[in-house]
Amino acid sequence: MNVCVTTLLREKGFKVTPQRLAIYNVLAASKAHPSAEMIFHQLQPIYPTMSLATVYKTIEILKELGLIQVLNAGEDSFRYDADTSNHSHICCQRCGRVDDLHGIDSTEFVQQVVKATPYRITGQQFYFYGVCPECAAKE
Amino acid sequence: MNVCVTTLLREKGFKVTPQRLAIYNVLAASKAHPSAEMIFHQLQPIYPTMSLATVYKTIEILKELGLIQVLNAGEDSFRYDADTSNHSHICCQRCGRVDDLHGIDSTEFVQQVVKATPYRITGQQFYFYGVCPECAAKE
DNA sequence: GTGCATGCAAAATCTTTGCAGACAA
DNA sequence: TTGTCTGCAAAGATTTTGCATGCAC
Repeated sequence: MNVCVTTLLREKGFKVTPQRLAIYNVLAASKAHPSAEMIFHQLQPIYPTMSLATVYKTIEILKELGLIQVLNAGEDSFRYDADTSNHSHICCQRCGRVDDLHGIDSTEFVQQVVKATPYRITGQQFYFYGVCPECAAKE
Repeated sequence: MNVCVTTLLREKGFKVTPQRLAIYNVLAASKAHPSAEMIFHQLQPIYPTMSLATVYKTIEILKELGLIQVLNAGEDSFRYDADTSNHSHICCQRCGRVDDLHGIDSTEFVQQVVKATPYRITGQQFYFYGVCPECAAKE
């Protein structure tokens, strides 16, 4: 996995730095769709000199390389996902967590849109909102 | 339409002011899903003393009253839509416009998710991305 | 007249940019 | 060695808050 990132970075003329690998690794290892701030805090103990600016700059590069996708679930900040496969997300309106929704077939739905719109479609994002089981149990 | 807003505001203990009506009217009359800044600029000629803070405060109230929905299509700012019916949106990646997608049936898609997730689902937002006909023609 | 609303300015957030020293190749 | 990268600080952009004056009721 890191081999892939390393190769891709070099191919596109970017240097391979410990910070860049660390940031990608956090994203690849997490299912929580962390924001820049969350990545920064998670790396703080290991890279005490790490700066938020570096996180943002690296995210920009990872986006450009197609290694991550950007989520915008209605919060004030963006979240990032190293799983670039086509999948929906569901957000808990109580605790704010964002989970993946795998195994959903959206082809029929997307096909309807392709037929109905004059746009040339290049991508899509589906967000569901609700209450996660943990928060529901508390209520 | 304004009757409705007026009544709703009063019912919930909010005062009916020209600014609030004007802001709602901009949203109700527009299909462009304007941001706070866009609403502000559109009202500038008519209400030269209008402040951005008032736009934001009013949006907060309209949201609370269920008169508008908030869009988050991946830009730095939020957009607002006075059409609160269940519909998807499509965003042009060239010019940034956001259009409605009506007449799409998402029930089957949503049902799949309801069955697959342990969340109690309360809502959803579907964003499509692509190139609008105008921008496609220019390319 | 009372109390909420407006509008200004300042603050709070999130993100980007500029630049000097540091590091990958 | 060379050119890019890091990390700090400052700047930008969007949104929120505090407060004095003004307006709806």
